[in-house]
Amino acid sequence: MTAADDVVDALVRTTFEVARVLTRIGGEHDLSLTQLRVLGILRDRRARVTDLAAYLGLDKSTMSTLIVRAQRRGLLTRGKNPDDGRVVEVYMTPAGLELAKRMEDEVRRALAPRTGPLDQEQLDQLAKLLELVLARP
Amino acid sequence: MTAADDVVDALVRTTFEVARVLTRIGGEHDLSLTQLRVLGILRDRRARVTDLAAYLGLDKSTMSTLIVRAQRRGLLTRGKNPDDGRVVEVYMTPAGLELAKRMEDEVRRALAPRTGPLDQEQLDQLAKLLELVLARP
DNA sequence: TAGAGATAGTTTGTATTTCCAACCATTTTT
DNA sequence: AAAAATGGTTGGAAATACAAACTATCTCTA
Repeated sequence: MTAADDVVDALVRTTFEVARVLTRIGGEHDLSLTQLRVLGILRDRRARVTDLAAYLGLDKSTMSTLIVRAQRRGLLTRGKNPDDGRVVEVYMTPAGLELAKRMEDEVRRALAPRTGPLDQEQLDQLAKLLELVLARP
Repeated sequence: MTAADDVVDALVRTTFEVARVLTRIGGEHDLSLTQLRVLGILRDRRARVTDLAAYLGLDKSTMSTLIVRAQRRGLLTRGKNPDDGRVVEVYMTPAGLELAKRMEDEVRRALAPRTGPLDQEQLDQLAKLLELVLARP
């Protein structure tokens, strides 16, 4: 078991822990993990259906129906791109933004007990190391 | 934005990155992320249906059908607990163990480019910090 | 520049995942 | 011994996902 293996192991376990928290909080607002992610992505930008699908690794048809449902709930809106009539842009409604913000707070609160035991230096270190891991390989 | 917020942010993004890898590798073996998790859990122990459900945050009925499907594929087996006739214990078949092992290797390989840029000391640090985060709060 | 091909999304059909409620079988409690 | 609790399974409904077929728009090329 190399150090890299240990890290992979810890990353996978962390993933499931965090996913559990996100799934629970999403569920409390009747949102799947995927919908939660879409709201997270659209918080600070608008995006095309296909780009969202590619980014999330989903089929565009899946993305399409997912958006329709979120739209019915009033969380996001679709609009045609004036420069290219084929393109549909998706962006949040005020209600969607509000919900995204509220859930973000809940996630922070839910994970606070996890980060709590770390001191300032450890937090900085961990953030830096995770950024390294996240950097496109 | 506090340091803890930065860490939560990085944790969430890491979660989605790792989940993407796990979903892809699972999918290549026709397994959902949840099924992958079940195999991961049962690798080194047997478990009851309800315990698995509780651990994964799923309804026991969900767990039940999931197990039936995995059983049909020959990945795991169910057996009655002789001490308590209600209890069903679930454990891996040799084929299930083999598949779990193969996927674990694949996950390590898939994440290697992520851990690659880190030197030995950074790997040790990251593993240690993630363990702190994972420690039951 | 007209027609072929490519691109962006939606729709339709199917399988899977998940929940909830109802149910059966087996303990455990009273 | 009857009632309550526990452990699982089954059935019904909604959500999620993919693939294939389709529509509309744009781009390229002959």
